[in-house]
Amino acid sequence: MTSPTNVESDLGWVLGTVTRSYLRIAEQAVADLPGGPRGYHVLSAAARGDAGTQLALAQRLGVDRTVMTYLLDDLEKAGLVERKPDPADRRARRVVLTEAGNARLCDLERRLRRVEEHVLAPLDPAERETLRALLQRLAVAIGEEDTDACQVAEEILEKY
Amino acid sequence: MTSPTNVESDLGWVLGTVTRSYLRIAEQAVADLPGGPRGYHVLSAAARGDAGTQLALAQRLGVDRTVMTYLLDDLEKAGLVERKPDPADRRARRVVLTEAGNARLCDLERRLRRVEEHVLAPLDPAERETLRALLQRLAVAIGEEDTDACQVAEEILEKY
DNA sequence: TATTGTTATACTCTATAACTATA
DNA sequence: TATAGTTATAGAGTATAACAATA
Repeated sequence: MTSPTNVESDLGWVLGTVTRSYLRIAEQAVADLPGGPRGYHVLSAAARGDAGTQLALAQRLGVDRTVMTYLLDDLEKAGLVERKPDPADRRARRVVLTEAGNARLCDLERRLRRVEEHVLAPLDPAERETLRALLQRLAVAIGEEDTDACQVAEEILEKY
Repeated sequence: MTSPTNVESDLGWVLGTVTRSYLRIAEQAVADLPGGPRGYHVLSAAARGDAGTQLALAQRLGVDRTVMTYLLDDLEKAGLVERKPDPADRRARRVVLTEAGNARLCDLERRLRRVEEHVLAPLDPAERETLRALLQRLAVAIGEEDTDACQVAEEILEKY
C-alpha cells in the first residue's frame, strides 16, 4: 500500500467541498432568477456600470456570446435589464438595469449574504475574517496574474 | 445608485475565483486521464479501499450510476482499474486499482500538489497553513452536516 | 475586411427508461 | 418485489457556423 495522501488535507477537496456547499444553497437563492447564478452576475456587473457591451460581459463571465444572447433575452423578458444602443458603436448594445432589476439585485445580495453566514458558521468571527482576508488576497492576486492556464500548467507539470 | 456590495468582499466571488483558478490548472494535470478530475477521484477512492461497489462510488462522487458505468469502462480500458465480482453479492462489482493505476495515482498526486503550491504561492507559509486549516475545518463541518440543501435553504432564505 | 449581435444547427454531457442478472 | 449494473434514448446546456448590420 503506497499510502496515498489523506483527502482532507487535499486543497482541491476542501476548496471543492466548501465551494459546492456554498453553491448548492446559493443556487436556490437565485433559483427563480432567469439564468440562475449567471443571471445574478449579469445584474451585478450591470449595476456597477462596468457591464459594457454584451460581448465584454460574456467574456467577463467566461461564456460564449451566443449564450449571452439567450441569457439577456430571458432577463429582459423578466423586466430586469434592458438593451440600450451604444451611442459610440451602433453594432453594440449596452446592458443596463431596470428599476425592478436593481431592487431584485439588492434582495439577492441580502439572501446571498445569509448563505455566506451559514457556510462560515462553524468558524468564530475572528476566524471568518481571517479566512475572508486570505481568500480575498488570493483571488486578487489571481486576478492580476497573466492567466494563460496552458503556459502555467506546462511550467508546473512534468509529463507522466 | 444603491451601492451594491463590492465584489471582492463577496465570499461567492472569492471562493469561485480561487476554486476556478485551481481547477483550471488541475484539469490540465488530469487532462490525459479518462474522466479527468472525476477519474482521479475514482482512483483515489479505490486506492483507499473505500470505493466499494459502483453504486456507492457513484453516490460518493455525486453522479448517476449510468455515468459511473461509462467512466469505469474508460478507466478499465486504460488499464487503471478492474471490476472484481463482489463475493458477498453477485450483482455488484468492486472497483480495485491495478498496479498501473496505483502508479498513475501517485504521479497525479505529485502533480496536484504542485498545482496547490502554485495557487497558494501569494501567501507566506504560515498563512497557507492557516488557510488550509480553516478550509479544512469548514469542509469537515460541512461533511458532518445533515445535508438537506432544500431544507437549509428554506430556513435561510425569505421569499422575494 | 473585421466585429457585434442574432439565429439555426450540431455536439457533449447527463439523466431517464427499459433490460438482464441476481437478491 | 427490489437492487446492481448495462444499454439505448432523450433531454439540457453549450459551442460552431452562417447571417445581418455596422465599423
